This record gives sequence, C-alpha cells and structure tokens, in this order.
Amino acid sequence: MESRGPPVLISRQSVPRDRRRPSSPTVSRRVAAAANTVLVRTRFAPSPTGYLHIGGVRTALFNWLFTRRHGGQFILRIDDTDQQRNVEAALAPILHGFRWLGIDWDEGPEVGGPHAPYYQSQRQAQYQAAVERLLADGFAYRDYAKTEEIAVEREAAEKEKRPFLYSRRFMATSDADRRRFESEGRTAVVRLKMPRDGTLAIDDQIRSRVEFDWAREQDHVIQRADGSCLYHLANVVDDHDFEITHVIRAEEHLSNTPRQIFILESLGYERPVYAHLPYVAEPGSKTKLSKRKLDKYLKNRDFAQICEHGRAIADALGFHPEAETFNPVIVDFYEQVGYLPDAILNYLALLGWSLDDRTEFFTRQQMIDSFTLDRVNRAPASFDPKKLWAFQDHYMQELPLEEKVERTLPFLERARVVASPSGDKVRRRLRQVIEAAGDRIKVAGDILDYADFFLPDDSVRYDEAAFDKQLRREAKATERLQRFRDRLAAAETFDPAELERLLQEFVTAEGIAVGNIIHALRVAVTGKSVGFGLFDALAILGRNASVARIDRAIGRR
RNA sequence: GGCCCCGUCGUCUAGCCGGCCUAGGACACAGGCCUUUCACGCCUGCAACACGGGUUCGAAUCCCGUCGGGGUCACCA
Repeated sequence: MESRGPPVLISRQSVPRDRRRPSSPTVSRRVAAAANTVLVRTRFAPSPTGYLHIGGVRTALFNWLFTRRHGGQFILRIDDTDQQRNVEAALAPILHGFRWLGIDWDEGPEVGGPHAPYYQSQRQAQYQAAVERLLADGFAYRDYAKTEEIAVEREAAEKEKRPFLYSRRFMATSDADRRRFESEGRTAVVRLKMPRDGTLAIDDQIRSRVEFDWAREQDHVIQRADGSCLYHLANVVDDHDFEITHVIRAEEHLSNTPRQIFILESLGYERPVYAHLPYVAEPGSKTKLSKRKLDKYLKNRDFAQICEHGRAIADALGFHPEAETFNPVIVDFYEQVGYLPDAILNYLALLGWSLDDRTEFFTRQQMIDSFTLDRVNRAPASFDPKKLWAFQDHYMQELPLEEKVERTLPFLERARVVASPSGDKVRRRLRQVIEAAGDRIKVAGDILDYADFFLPDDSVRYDEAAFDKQLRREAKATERLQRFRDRLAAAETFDPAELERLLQEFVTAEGIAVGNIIHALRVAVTGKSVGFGLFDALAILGRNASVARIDRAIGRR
C-alpha cells in the first residue's frame, strides 16, 4: 500500500508567479493575530567548525534583521550532530564573532532559554520520539537493505535513464519481517516513506511558489542503524520544539525542503514560513563562496590586495596566522586587522538586499527598520572585498577622534610599539598622529604605519629605496638638509605654521623649490616617502626629535 | 544526467502588474583638478538589459524557446 502524506501535502493549485511577492496569507494571518504577542522566531544553526564564514554571517544577519524588525526572538542552535569532540572550542570563535559584530541572540549557547538544550547532540531523546511516531503512523519504515543493494538499484535506474525509486524490497512491515531480516544478519535504518505521486508547492517568501514532484523524492534515511539521527529529522524537530516561525536560510536548502515538509507535516506540525536566500558567490563569479578555495581567490586582484594589507598588519603585530583562517572570507580577519563591525554589517546587508536605488549607508536601527524579505534579491551576489573596504573607509571617516584612539591604541600595544598599559603621554601623541593622519587610517591596524612616531629616534626604520633616491643620490641634498637642520634647531616655536614659514624662507634663500628639499626631509624624519603633512610630522615630533632624526639620517649616509 | 533556482555595467544594485529608461545610483577602473608625497575631496569618462522569436502603437519590463551560470540529488550538515 502506498503511504501518502496528509492531504495538505498535495497541492495542484496553480498560482501565477508574482515578482512582488506580497506576504503570503499565512504570514499576514499570523502577524494580524499576533498583535501584541511575539510571533517571529528565527534561528541560525552554525556548525562548530572553528571559524565564522562571511556567508554564514550574511544569513544570520538577515535572520537577525528580520527578527528585530518584528520584535521577535533570534535563536542560535548548534548543529553538532556530526562532530562530538571539542565542540566548545570550535564554537567559541563563532560566538565571539557574532558578539563582535553585535549580532545578539535571545536563546542559545551561553544565554540559555526556555527550550534548552540548544545543542543537537543533546537532543537525541526528542529525535528518537519523533522517529517512533513516524514509524507508528506509517510515515517511515525500517529498511534492512545493505548500502550495496541500494546502489545496485540506483545504478540500474541510471542505466535505463529513469528516475531512481527504491523498490522497498527490504522494508519491514511486520515483526515477522524484522525477525527474518535480522536472522540474515541485517541491520535496519529508518527511512521516510515518501509519497510517490502528487506535487508539493512551497510559497517561498523570496522565490514565490516553487513546486516539486513527490515522485522525485527519495526515501531518505532519518536514523542510522546505531540509533543516531540525521540532520533533516533533527532540523525539523528542533524548529518545531523551538517554535520557529520563519526559516530564513541559504538557497542550497531549497531542494531539501520537500523532505522536511514531509517530516513535519507527518508529525502534525505547522509549516514555518520559508525564505531561501541566494548564496554569496566568489569574487567576480557566480560560484558559491567557499573557504576551501583560497588559492583561487588570491588570483583576484582586489581580494589579494585586501588580503595582503591584512597580512602586513598581522606581520607588524608579530603574529603569523594560518592562511586558512586568516583571510577576507573569515570574519576573524576583520577583527584582527581592525575593521569596524558597522562597516561589515552595512556591506553585508547590501549583499542581496537593497532598500531603493540610492540608499547605501544604514545605521543598525535603520537597517532593522527597513529590512523586508520582499526586497531580497534572488540571484547570487558575489563577494567584493573592495566594496567592503569602501564601506570601511566611510565608517572610519565618520568615527570621532576619541573612538579612533580607543580602537587604534590596542594595536600599538600588541605590536609592542608602546608599553602596555600605555600612559597619557602615548595617548596624547596618538591623538596628534590620528588627527594629522586623518583618513589615511582606513582600519585601526593602519596606525602601525605611523609606529615611528612612537619609537625612539635612533630606531626609525627607513624605506631604503626612498632613502637612496632622496638622500644618497642627491649630492646636494645632505648639505641642504644640514643647513635647514640648523635653522630648525634655532626655531623659536615649533608649530606647523611656523615651520612652513621657516621652510619657505629657507628655499627662497637657497634659490630652490620646496620640492627640492621636502622629500629628503620627509625621508630623514619619518623614514618614508609617503605620509601626512610634513610640518605636522615635525611639530608632533618636536624640535629635539626632529633634529636628532635629521642628524641620524645624514650620519648614516 | 534528473529536479529546482537564477540571468541589468567588471562588481553590488534600481527599474520588472509595458511608455517618465537616449536604463539611474554606488564600488572598481581611466583621465583631470587640488597638492610637499600619500590619502581625502571635487570634476569628467568608460561600461549592462544573455540570445532568438512572439504579443503590442510601444518590452529591460508580458509569453514561448534557446543558451549560460548555479544549487541539489549521502547512513554530511
């Protein structure tokens, strides 16, 4: 006898596709009925892998924005049915990443909640109960087939170019069957007894109506012979237990949805609202972004540039992270290098979503207030680290001076450029440097470009190419420097305006252009050929340091 | 291969229940201005409706087909 799902499973209704996707009747009814009660509950289910992937953050962010907009609850559930060892250690960086970004969760690890536990590994009893109900109600069966026997059937079907459907030859329908199979030394897994006719329609909030033929669905295994349960079963049971109302997840789960709906409706659960997000694609491509293909991304100029910039800061910090986990695909990269969470969130929100044709900057609250599922795009969006950088640039420029001080100081300390904890003197100088540097500091770690302002005069590190060009190859350069040095040493005051006046006076007297001395002077004092205003630099260093540095540069020639 | 999803500048996108689109914005890129270098800023430029058929006075927008890209088909999650 064919077992069929409950009648609600089957729908032949045809509804014209509507690109605007007004919210489905289900949703509006819930929202209306809810009025004051909380009716939106969403979840993100990270696997404890040891790092937070940028694509995962995007998915979590959309869940979070949607939930916050509706005053609901956002839940973190841990998908650890697979790996049992070191879950806590592998989870820590993920939770840390969310905290750093300011994506908070209402229930889940570390915060608990009324539906604990939030770890799938601790919920076997619930899954077991669900399996037993499915079995008792005829929506699942014990299957004694060996893996090879299934494979043979599948290959035969493929050879004949017909869709594969398991014959259910080893399905046990009675205790007698079980005894017989077991006497042959077979063990049983539990399979879903999927419908074999009719269609299933899913009204996805992003993709409108999507239909599937039940006959294409396999009798998926939901429980292994050893009693452990598989993901789809666990997922459905947990979503129900946690009272999840909206399942907002990546597109790759769309094809898995029919079996999940079969399970949940067989169990008598109400369907959540589904919204399948387009995935985040590789830079300049439409292929799904993956942490495993770093080599490939490094061939992308922009990606490589952002990566290299981050590595340089890591170097200056004195730590040498593994390429696998230190790159723009992993969130930790941004924290280590000194990006702003707001910039990342803003960039990510616009990756697959937009409010209109011009708004690009959103505060968190604005994002929450304006986020709707119907403005989520359907095509995959490729990850563009350069654009993320542009957002970072913008947010950094908006940051008040004192906050820049707070964010950059730890970098100087970690790089041991200044003592830790540092004193007021360091903070004062840091303030001066940041003001002078202005928007040249794109990420907090960029402060290390100005480390020489905090180091002793005799340890300035020179850009040798620049030193060569400005000081060694220009014969007259050092003589001029020497003469200007003497004027500096005798200067009355040492502020930028006065210094500039002094230099103007000097070049007039020498009969040269400003350009004929200023570059050499910059290299002598800062070690580099690039940087912020030279008069600011001299003023920050003060007379003694400036003179000492010029002397040293002349001397080492 | 079956099933499902998707297809507007290099990238993110607006527009998509037809005319306001000689397709708008942003990033990137190129050139210029500013300038002691770099960065910022400002100005200018480059650049797209995948293709082919329909329907229509009129299509990026509706219909059909083709092509292309992707996802998924596990006793992984």
